[in-house]
Amino acid sequence: MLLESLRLFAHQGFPGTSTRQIAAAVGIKAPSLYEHFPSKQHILERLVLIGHRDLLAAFERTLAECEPDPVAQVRALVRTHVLTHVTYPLLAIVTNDELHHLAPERSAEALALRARAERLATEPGLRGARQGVFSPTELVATTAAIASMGVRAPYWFLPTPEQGPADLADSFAELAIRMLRPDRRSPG
Amino acid sequence: MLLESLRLFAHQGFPGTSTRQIAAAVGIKAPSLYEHFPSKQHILERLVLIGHRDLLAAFERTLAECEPDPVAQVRALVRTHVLTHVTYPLLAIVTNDELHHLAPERSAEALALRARAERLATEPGLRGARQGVFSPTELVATTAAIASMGVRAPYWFLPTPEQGPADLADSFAELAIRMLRPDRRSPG
DNA sequence: GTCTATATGATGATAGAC
DNA sequence: GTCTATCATCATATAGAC
Repeated sequence: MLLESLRLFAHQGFPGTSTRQIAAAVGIKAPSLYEHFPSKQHILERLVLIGHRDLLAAFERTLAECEPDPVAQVRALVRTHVLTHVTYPLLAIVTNDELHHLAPERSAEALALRARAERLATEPGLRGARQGVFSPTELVATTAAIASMGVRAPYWFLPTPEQGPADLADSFAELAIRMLRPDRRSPG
Repeated sequence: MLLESLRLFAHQGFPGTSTRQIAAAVGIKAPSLYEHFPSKQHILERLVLIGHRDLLAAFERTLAECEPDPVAQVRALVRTHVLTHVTYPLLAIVTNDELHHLAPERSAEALALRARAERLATEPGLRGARQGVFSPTELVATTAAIASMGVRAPYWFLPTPEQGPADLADSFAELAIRMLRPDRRSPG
């Protein structure tokens, strides 16, 4: 039922999905949904919490297992970010795009998780810049660019035998380092 | 009325916006809308066409005014892509996110424009890779990453006196080149 | 836990007066 | 071009039987 809702929310959006559609996908009638969730919004809230908890937990595991070098950390974090997004693309889409359809009191926890994840994931870039191993053109914009790669990936990426999720994650991790590192050839 | 619809579609999505809300924002009653557009979908169709036409036209102008060097072309195209997205952020959001709420016959023209724009914008990267001035880790993924920067920009970027749209466009153009160029320090 | 029946209101769109 | 009145349908959610 969470899975069916996820699929529908991802394809049609939260307001574009009716409780009848969810029920039909599960194989029951709409009123029976309210035996499991008190409202349609609560279903979305649950999904959005799962998505944010997954990402935060993945970031925490990544940093715990990684050597403290900023370059290694950024590589590992970008890999984790991309892998999380393309491994559960529908969850990533719903988590990112439909969160704002929740009433403030039901999105607050997810937003807090997001803020924590963001701090965790951006810290190594900051530290690397302070240490001089990174010299991005503009750190905030570069951080946003790196995050954007992963956030958009679920919308276009289809794994193939030649390029699986791990391959994309490796490629994007390499791109992140290229973005952050000074390039001797281009001035400024 | 297009502007009011744009604002509402961007913030609430197409299914989450009612004709009554649009009418109220314009200062009329809902039935009067149908004097100007035959349906709610036709309003979205118009917006989505404007968005896609703007981007394609901007790409065409950019290439017409640019020297044929791949590096210069990619820089100019990324600048244009980013500028278009952050100059009309609501239009970019609606054009990208709400297009799929149109019936196929009303999204076809926009999709055709998108395909043309995509070909135009990716060609210099391909040519540069063939010529050896670029050596991305993986060209398709890198192209997607570069596009992602611009597509996501309307969601977070707020111009300030220190960093206006042109500054962000310059930063992202530089990042695109860094992504595409070979980096002597990192093997592979 | 599921159903049928239903409450209550919103939805996109139309008819027809002015 | 705008309105009021309205249609037919859909929405989320509840009541109560089984």
